[in-house]
Amino acid sequence: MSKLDEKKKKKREALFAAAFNLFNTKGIRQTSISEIANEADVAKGTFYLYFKDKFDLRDKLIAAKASQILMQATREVGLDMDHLNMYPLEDAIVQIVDVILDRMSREPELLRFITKNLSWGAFRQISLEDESAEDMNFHEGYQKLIDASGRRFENPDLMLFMIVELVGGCCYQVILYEKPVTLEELKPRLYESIRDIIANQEIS
Amino acid sequence: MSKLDEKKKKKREALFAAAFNLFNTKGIRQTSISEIANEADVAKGTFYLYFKDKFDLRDKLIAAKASQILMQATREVGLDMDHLNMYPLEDAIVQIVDVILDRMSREPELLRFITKNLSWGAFRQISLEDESAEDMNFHEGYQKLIDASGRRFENPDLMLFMIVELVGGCCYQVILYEKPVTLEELKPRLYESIRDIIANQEIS
Amino acid sequence: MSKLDEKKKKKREALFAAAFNLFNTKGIRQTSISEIANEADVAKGTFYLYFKDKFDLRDKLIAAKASQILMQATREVGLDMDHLNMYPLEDAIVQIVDVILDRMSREPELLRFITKNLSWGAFRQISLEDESAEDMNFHEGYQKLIDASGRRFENPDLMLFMIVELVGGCCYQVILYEKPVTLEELKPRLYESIRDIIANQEIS
Amino acid sequence: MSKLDEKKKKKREALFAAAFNLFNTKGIRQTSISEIANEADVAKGTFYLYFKDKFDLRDKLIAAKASQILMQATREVGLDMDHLNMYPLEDAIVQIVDVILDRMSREPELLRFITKNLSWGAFRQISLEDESAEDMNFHEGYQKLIDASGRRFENPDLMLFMIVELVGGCCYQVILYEKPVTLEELKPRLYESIRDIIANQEIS
DNA sequence: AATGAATGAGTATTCATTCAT
DNA sequence: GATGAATGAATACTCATTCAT
Repeated sequence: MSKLDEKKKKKREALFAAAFNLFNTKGIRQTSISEIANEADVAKGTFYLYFKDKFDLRDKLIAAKASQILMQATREVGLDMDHLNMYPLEDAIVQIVDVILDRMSREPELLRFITKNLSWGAFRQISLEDESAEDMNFHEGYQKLIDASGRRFENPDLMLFMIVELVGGCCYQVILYEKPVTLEELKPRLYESIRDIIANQEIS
Repeated sequence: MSKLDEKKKKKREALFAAAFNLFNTKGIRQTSISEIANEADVAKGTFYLYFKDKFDLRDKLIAAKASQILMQATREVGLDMDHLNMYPLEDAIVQIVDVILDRMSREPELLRFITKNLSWGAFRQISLEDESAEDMNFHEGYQKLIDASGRRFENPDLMLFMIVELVGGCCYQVILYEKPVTLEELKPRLYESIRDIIANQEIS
Repeated sequence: MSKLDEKKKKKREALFAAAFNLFNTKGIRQTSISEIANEADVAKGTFYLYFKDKFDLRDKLIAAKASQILMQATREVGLDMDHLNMYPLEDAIVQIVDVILDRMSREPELLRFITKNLSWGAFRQISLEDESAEDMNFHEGYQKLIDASGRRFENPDLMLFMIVELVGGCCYQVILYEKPVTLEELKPRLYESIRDIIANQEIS
Repeated sequence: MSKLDEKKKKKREALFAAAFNLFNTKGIRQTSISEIANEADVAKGTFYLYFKDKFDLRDKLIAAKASQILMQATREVGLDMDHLNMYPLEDAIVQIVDVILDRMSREPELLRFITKNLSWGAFRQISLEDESAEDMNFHEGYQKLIDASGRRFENPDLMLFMIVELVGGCCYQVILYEKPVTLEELKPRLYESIRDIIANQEIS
């Protein structure tokens, strides 16, 4: 990478970091582009060299954060993309969820930021880096996982969707407010429900 | 009610109606207070006699709409608050959910408006009018329903919470975008999962 | 006085008191008629039954306060309007000033309120209640004092004017900020200068 | 100075000039920021690049005007900062006052604008440009003058303060309304009193 | 590529005043 | 006389975006 490209990347990341802090501290609406540029130590005009507007930045920031979380989770679980069938499907999913929930509970700003902004459509497009091949989006990774399990399901997309919505919905409230239960109390019930959702859709 | 109070109520409702339309058409952020007042045929200053600002109005509007939906659903299901044990608990809940989902699918703006804005805390406080007694909030109604079933659950709050988050999360995507499945495809799986959540928490 | 008149007077005084507090606390410009009415426990519309607007109230309030201060000062000094020549002129004036300065230093809000708002024209018109005769304005009282002294001055008006401006200008800074000296340090110099001003203008 | 800086200075001065005119014509309260910007031929937003609000502009404008007046007065009197002892102290002060009063009587808007707004604290800080050295504030210049006179005074600060308040208070009324006397009638009495104040405080 | 001065449309909010009750 | 709901003109201030340097 040339020196110039490095400098550009640095600016881009400075803008990301500044925006993330400000969005968490003051909310997106209350954060102005001036402030972001200021906090990132670049001129206001420079912002427009990297992003179309505040919402463009937000979308790219969410994608980057979500991708990073999922990648870290799969890595931490030791999910080997080349030997996916080593785990029962349920265990793989529950473990990934578990790692993510723990991370979220350590970084609630991350949770707050992502949850309110991540749509199902965007979620499917999140990219994962694959060692063997090109980058791969999350949805492709999920399909690989299903295929490797050798089992058949009525509608794997619906299955994933329900799991994501259940987890997403519950963890927001529970981690941020510990209402109506703590995360540790939620977990066993949540994982049971995930297993139920999977079981319900399997075609024996 | 005095004539003056009636006039005040009318203005308040005109503001509610105008705001609801505009919020759905243009989004909350793009809607100015001037527009709301205009559409409601009151002076701009009058807005401030009834609401602190746009967001105050929004919060009060959500509460009103949500309350109205729940009331209508329980009434339509024929849930008799004085003979609650006539139905098995699961059936009562699933039927209420079913009525609500159908209504939402007929009025997607209502769904769009409410879903993104209703927090668990606010949800619990939604008030229901009870014929026999005073007004009652939704949470009290739910507890009555549990009690009347004669069954015992580990944590009824958690149970309701998980159901609400699952239903809320899923129906938003499904009704508005029919992704990843249509509402009719979702329903059987969703209701099964609701029954699973209830079964999982019952103390036999 | 009829009961009705008493009630009216009470309202007027409540408005005065409320306004005085608010003007001192928040400044005249930042104080709205709503607030004054609120603080005085009368309806907004009622304000307009007593005063034309905020500045009408202010003017009447200043006149009332200034009159009260001068009256109290002359009374305290024991200046007998019917035997004015008992004191040398200089002593009478210096003593009145002294009493006023002490009062102002005890009630700096009063000082703050009056100083910035009292013009020379208004000052001359301030009314004093005279036991023997009708009410008398301050300026007439001053002329009586000069006459009673039996002495002659080039321009008694200019003399009073210079004294008032010197005292008014100095005491504001000194009492409120103790800059550049304390009130006690200022007094001897100030009184000397007053005596000089009088001496300078006497026609021997 | 770069071209950009020049342009900025021009805008700042255009805003000053526009504001001074409008403040004098309509009063500060009646002057809106829109009007100032309009009159200065800049966009409304530009105003906020130079001043926090209307009152920030006013303060900076007063300081600039006051400084300019004092500078011109000392220059006109021919007060040579390097040979200050050429004049008796009293004469120097009286002459400066005289020049200022004449200027004020030619530009009553200037007087009107400054008098009501200049505090003792601000007055002391007014800066004077000194040919020989760095800029110097007025207070330092005054101290130099006292030192050069070779005479000793109890409290030179108090002395200056009393003179300023006496002059300031009297000239406002007299110049603007010719009440209670004309400026020419006031002058001899005023200068006598200034000399008295100085004499009173000298330590022989 | 980077800067930051300039722009001006857009919006929230206040508040004196009126008038029907 | 007293009330306070309604009015809408008036204004301050923000901020995304542009563009000359």
